[in-house]
Amino acid sequence: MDDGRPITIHDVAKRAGVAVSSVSRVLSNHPDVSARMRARVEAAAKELGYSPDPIAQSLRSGSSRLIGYVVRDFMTPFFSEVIEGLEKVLSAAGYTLLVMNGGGQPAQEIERIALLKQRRVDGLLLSTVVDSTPRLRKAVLAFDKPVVMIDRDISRADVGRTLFDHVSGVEEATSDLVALGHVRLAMITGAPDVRPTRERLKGFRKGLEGNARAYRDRVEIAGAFSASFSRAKTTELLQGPTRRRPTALLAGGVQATIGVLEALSDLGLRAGEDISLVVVDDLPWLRILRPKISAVSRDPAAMGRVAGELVLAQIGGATPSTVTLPTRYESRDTSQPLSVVK
Amino acid sequence: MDDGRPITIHDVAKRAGVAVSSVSRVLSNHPDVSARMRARVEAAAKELGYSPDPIAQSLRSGSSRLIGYVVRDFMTPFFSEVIEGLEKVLSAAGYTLLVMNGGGQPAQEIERIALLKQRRVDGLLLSTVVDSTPRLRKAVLAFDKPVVMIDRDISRADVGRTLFDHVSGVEEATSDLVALGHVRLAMITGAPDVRPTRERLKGFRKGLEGNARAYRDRVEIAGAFSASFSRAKTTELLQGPTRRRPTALLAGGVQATIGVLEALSDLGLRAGEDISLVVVDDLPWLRILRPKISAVSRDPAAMGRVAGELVLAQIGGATPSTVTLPTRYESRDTSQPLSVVK
DNA sequence: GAGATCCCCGGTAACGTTTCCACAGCTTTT
DNA sequence: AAAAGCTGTGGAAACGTTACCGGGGATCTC
Repeated sequence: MDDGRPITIHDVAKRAGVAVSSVSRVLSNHPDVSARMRARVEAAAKELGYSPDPIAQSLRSGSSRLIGYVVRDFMTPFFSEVIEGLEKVLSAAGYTLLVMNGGGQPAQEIERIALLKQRRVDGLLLSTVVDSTPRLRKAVLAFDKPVVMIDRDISRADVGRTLFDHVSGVEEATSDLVALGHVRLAMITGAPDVRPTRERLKGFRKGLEGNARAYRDRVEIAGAFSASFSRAKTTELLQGPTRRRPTALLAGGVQATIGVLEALSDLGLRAGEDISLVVVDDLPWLRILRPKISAVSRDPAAMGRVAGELVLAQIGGATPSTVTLPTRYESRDTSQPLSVVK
Repeated sequence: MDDGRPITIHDVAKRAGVAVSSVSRVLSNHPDVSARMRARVEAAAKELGYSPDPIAQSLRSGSSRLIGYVVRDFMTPFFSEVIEGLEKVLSAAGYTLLVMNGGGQPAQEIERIALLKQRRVDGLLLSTVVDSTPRLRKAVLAFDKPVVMIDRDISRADVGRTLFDHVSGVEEATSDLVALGHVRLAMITGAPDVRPTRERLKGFRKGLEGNARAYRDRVEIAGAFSASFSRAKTTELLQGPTRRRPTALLAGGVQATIGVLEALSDLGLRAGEDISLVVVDDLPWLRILRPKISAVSRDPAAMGRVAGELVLAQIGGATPSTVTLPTRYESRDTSQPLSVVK
């Protein structure tokens, strides 16, 4: 049907007996076109099975209908869900998502942003490993198309933002643990120079504020998005003298969660029996674990959809805005009173 | 540095005092160019910070340096790993990976393939939900650029293939279970019309062949890639009369694994104590479960890399080939003798 | 009913590259 | 010394589309 040479707008024009410019007008919904013309061209296009060449359109119009997304890591389920949501919204609007792997390295991220710029993407989405480097700021400011940060922030830049309200979820979880009697709490989370980590720590502190002793004795561990990091740190933390070691743990992010669970298993400790545990990020496979682990959950797919809508709006001329999505604490079997975990 | 109007090949030509065609020749490493010319042009290009416009290059040359990948599902970790490996190889070769979500629906997959064709991708990679529909065959045959199937097969088509040797891993696991005394075994796996499922079932049968009774009493459940499906089926299966219910389970794929584990938990059964279990696909978070679950593992990232190399080779003119990667059975705590699981 | 206004339409020049072709200058052959 | 070959270069035509511009015909105004 469309084999041999791909059919162009010229073929359609010839078939319909009109000029190429008229065909273009019809197909791009230009107002200056009569009903008769529209009908003829559309018929011809349909008969020939014409579909426009996006490359040529891009060259001429300067817009590629491509949206780039530089993501910290392909393997983290959170990002997979975001991508899922994004792709749905963007493809429905006729855009194509171009996902690039930052590889967890700021330098590579900058390079990928440059690549996307070169590809003439119409918009840029960012979930970088660190959101506060001058180089990133510079790259974002130099990007002359709409930019939307996903679960990331960047100061003094005219960009859209989709953020999670990490603070309230973590605060709620923390104060629940305090209410259960815990005074030695620790939070283990990922890389420090990125909004989710900063906000989770903020929520952690807010949740402890009511109890001076708990606030003073709190332990905060933020280092890297890796299971081995959090496993090592957790092991170290729990091997100290019993009377000083935390009775409640909060793990921020998937990697930290895996590391913490590994460490607990290494040490022969059971969450919900020997120690209280809340993980920040609900993961699909968490529900198979028994006891059921308390979690601060959020909806990454929704964030993807919102980010998609935001970038489309900005492409449409809207001024960049910030949308905040909630996080929710769900107490399950591992939020136990201090008396139980001893 | 490159702001205002982007600099084109014309600017470089003017700066170097040569013709645009000469600049093009230098930059695309055409042989017919003198050392003097090369030096001048390269100097001018560097001074101006020139970078070619991929859109214009695509339009003229017909090649986009884009590789498309239609994947069944964004959320499955297996595919995330494949994408990770792919992206590494392709981006190192100067190509950009365009991942599209098939959404688990053959119709959507076909549509996405059409989209990629329209985008003039230089190569197509496929991990569809079903690999044996006539429509897919037709779409693949009509695709006039290199095609590589990833863990999928399609008959009578001139495509590259990267396959896992599912049979031997599953066979090994199955015969181990038989050797441990099991005669009532069940395999729960995903959608039936796709190579991994077919091959896993084949391996299952081969592993049972030595034991006529085990072969006769085997249970095969293949339906859909969803946890809820396998959860329901597993529950149903295990609720039968004790003397007839399987004493060893094999779960094929992540979703099936999650479903099986949920079902076991629902029924209060513990893998490795009440029933033997082998999961086909080693998942990152499996290692936090105790007892440790036996698994048939494979290396998805390696498959991604191989697929990338294959498609690049085909773009380079090589004839399509098939590469098979091994799977490996790792007996852990849940491969227990029949006597133990009762 | 003549001039101004409006609506559509066709021709054509871009967008930035690659590639074909022609040709100038030089070397080799007879 | 003239013909033939080779090398490197410039000019120009594509690739498929959009957008500008000019104009022909119909409608409107007084």
